[in-house]
Amino acid sequence: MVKPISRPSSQYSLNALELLGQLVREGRLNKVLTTTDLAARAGISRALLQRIERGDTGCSIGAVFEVAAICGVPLFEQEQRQLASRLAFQREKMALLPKAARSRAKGVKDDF
Amino acid sequence: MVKPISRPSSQYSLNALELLGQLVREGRLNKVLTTTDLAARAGISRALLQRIERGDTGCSIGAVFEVAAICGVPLFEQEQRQLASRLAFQREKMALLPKAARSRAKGVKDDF
DNA sequence: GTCTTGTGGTCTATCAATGAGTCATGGTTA
DNA sequence: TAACCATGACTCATTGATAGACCACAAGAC
Repeated sequence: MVKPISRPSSQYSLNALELLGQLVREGRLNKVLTTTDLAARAGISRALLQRIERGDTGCSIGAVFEVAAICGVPLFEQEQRQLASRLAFQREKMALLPKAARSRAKGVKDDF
Repeated sequence: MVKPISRPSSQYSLNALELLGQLVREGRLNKVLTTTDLAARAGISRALLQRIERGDTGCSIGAVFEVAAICGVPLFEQEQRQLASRLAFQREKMALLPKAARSRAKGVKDDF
């Protein structure tokens, strides 16, 4: 009776989500942390941590990333320093892009 | 009466979140998609897409990953094929880990 | 220049996610 | 082996996120 999710997700994002959950779990076990301990450290409930490790699509990304960070799962860059500089670089890069996508696009297929 | 957020987040996860949002935006502009179009394609509202691009911590990770996938932002592996096989490998790896973390850990600092 | 339109911002009602609690199972240690 | 405890799964109340509208502004087209 648990109304499923009702939000369509591609297989790609589902796989990525499950992988992230597994990596979190792996990191947690490597640090020999119980779900209770890790949840407390991340400031979330144990139930939420379980959903994260299961790859639930409904968890808030803030909670997931926080847990991942604590477990040592590399989000983009392993080090905070590198991540910060990459973010700064990306910010500058964004400034060079057009601010808006003009509507000439309908069935755009420039994916590749 | 907007009770702020009240969920602490590390700088690392905040940066990762903002970077992800920027990458989504970059991918969207590269594909010349409007926020309205992308939101519709991802099955979310435009307001949510805006929060995602802004790096809001409260968005559901399912929505964020879905949008990222559509925009071509590599989550772990660029290709779905590679991601799936990595997930399969990770699953096997998990089977070899201890199922539970015994509580001998209190102030575990094996981070390093 | 004007006009069109994509975007950011805000607000509110609705509904799903979260936290807290419980129970059953099974892994882990003594 | 037995006892303990970490885990998974579930329910329920409450909080928070989401959708959908609005407006104002700015960017690009003409």
